[in-house]
Amino acid sequence: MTKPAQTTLRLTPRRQIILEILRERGHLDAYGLLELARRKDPRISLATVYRALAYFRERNLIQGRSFGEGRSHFEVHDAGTGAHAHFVCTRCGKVREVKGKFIRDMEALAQRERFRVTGAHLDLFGLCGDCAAR
Amino acid sequence: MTKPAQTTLRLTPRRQIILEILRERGHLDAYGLLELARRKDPRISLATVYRALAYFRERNLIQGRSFGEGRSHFEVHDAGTGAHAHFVCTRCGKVREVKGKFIRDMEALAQRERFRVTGAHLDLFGLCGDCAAR
DNA sequence: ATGCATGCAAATGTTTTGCATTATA
DNA sequence: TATAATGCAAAACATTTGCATGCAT
Repeated sequence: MTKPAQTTLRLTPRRQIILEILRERGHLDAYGLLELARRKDPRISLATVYRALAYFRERNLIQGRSFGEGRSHFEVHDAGTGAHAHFVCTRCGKVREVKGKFIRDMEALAQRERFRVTGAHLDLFGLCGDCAAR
Repeated sequence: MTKPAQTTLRLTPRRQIILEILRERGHLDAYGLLELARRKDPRISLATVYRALAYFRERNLIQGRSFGEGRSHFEVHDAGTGAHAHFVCTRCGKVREVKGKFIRDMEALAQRERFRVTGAHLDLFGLCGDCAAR
């Protein structure tokens, strides 16, 4: 965390594949990513997936996170603020992305707290429509 | 995720120690927890820490999460809504807890989205006061 | 030629588990 | 006494890395 974020971006064919999948599908873990990537290029290895993820993360293109299930999932930052929101169903585990404008309000609060915000992430836990029905 | 959350709560001496530390300090990883727990009872093992964490998580007393650094950290849910907020410094990695009322606004949004919210978690990424100063 | 990118397999670090033992209802 | 909790060491995963090879500049 001492080095500044890298600026150059070398998009090799495999990195392109990985980034494209991430843009289309969002919040995937490394293995899911590998599986999808192999449909486009069967020779991609898990190591390449992880290295590409690290590469993108260093350059602030993506972000990794987990809700405590043991593995990380990854997703691209939003173009603008990097703001992001999730609905996480605590019953079936489904994760759905939601975008909202309300994040600005929190940025205001953050400023008051002497915290320069570069991105925000909101997780709402509860029951999705399907699970709430039961 | 198919079973309903457990309701009985057996608080053994070691579980008490672990929960107490979590209440006092919040967002600790398993090893940090082990270290602190051993000051109160040097014979506690790592397995017990992990088992206690799983036990509390099943009963919705705590929550595990990670920001992609490879290990999970754990924290107790808030008594009321389970709402929680973090400031995560992207430079030094420091995590600070913040509580806010604005979370209600998002709950309103969630209802519109057919999502019954039981808890919310907001992460704001950026630079903490110290790091922003440099 | 040189510097990355990559695959493979080995190494790491975290989290989980099997089994024997101990504590508790 | 029966059930659940615990320690220890082994196992299981997810993630990272070393090394040899290949690709691109």
